[in-house]
Amino acid sequence: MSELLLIDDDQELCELLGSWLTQEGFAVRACHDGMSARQALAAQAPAAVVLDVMLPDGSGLELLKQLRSEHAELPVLMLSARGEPLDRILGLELGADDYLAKPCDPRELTARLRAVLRRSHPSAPTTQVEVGDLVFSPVRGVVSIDEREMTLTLSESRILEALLRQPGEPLDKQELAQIGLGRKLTLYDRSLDMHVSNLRKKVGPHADGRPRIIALRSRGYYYAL
Amino acid sequence: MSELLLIDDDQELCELLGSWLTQEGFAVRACHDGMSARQALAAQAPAAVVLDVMLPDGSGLELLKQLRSEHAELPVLMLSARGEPLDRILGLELGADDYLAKPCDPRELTARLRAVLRRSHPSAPTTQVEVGDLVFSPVRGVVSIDEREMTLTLSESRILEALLRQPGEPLDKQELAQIGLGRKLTLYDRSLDMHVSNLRKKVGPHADGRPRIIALRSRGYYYAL
DNA sequence: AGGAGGTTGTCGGCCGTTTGTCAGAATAAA
DNA sequence: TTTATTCTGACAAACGGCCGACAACCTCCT
Repeated sequence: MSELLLIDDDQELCELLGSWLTQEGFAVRACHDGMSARQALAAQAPAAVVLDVMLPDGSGLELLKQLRSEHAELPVLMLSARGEPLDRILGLELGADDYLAKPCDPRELTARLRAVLRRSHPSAPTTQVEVGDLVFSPVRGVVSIDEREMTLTLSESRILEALLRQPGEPLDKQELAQIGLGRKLTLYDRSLDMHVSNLRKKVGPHADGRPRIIALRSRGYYYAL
Repeated sequence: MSELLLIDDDQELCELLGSWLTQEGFAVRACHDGMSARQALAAQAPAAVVLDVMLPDGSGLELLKQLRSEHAELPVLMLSARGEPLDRILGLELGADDYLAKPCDPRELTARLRAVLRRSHPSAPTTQVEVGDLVFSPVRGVVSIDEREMTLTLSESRILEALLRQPGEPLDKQELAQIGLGRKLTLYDRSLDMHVSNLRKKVGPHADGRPRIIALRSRGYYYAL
């Protein structure tokens, strides 16, 4: 249930990997250049980063170096177009945790990601998100409110986690769909709304009756405190 | 049921040895470079290390030296591409517990590993895992609940042990397969489910009727307290 | 104020995937 | 060869996600 940040200028590849990785249980965000990657990282640190060596606005290695200095613990898995051995060495020396040559087998990518995450999280205490009276355990997908406990599906978990991480701040539907469903919303796609609806049903409103998840028309959803 | 760390840049060999050693009753993790090996060691110390002299990011001898200073007791068995006598001497001087030339006979490897482990673990207390009313002795593969005792097969033991080590925390099916079967799951592979099914049958449910091993759809299995 | 057009909430059903389990085959151990 | 263990289909059942449909709603325009 970890959140990944995909940084690669190839948008198609991103979407492909994104939907694969989502199916594998990750929550995925994607950036296509160093600039937006920096912003995404500043906004919210993911559990791991998949980084392409080649980026439109400068080398991925540059980004890696900077990333290392700001997020020392953050695991990074690097990708390169052809298995340039030089890049590989540079990447690993600069602190990438693993390295993969493109085109890469998605299965191998997930395997290595899991390995990298396992290594970096040796005995992470059960991470759980607490917001108000609500406690959420992403690994098990269980929300507890007072004495009540309810189990969420994978998509629901990803969506709720994303919302809980920034209570009060609305999250764009597109982005939420990317994180929760691993794809962009198409016209007439009600899946995300469906999930939100089910979430509301499962989690219920606040003690005083206010809804917990609120839609901001054409701006997305947010979790209300 | 000891856990090994395999450090060798040859991934194929690792998988091969990994599955052999798993069948021999070891739990196996593998790293392909010094960097990740260091992290893996820091994350969780194995019972022994199998270390290749040649690593992509520096000599295995370097790693050995460092390893020795940090884990004095940890048995290390070294491998070298060709039986370079110099390496052998260096390796043993730096504190490797044994030395083997590649290509090596898996049977010889297991034999020496057991020897090395026996030496280092002169009187290891019978480790057993206790969770709730259940007591499990991995070495013998016996679970006891109240007065009842049942014997598990090797695969069952490894799977149950992995689950018991983190009660309540789900373990991904892929990881569980790696631990229990020594390989990855392929499409339509029901082996793991089979083992879990058999485990449930052997061990039975909790006293109050709740199942002990629970599947979280697309998130894996966990042992319920 | 009235209405058009787009957005959101939800129901119900369809469908593909995951899981549980049986029975028999294949494989390894004795 | 016997025996124990693991793996392979095969099938059913449960589950989660998606889509069509429709109502309710909000915004903005006239």
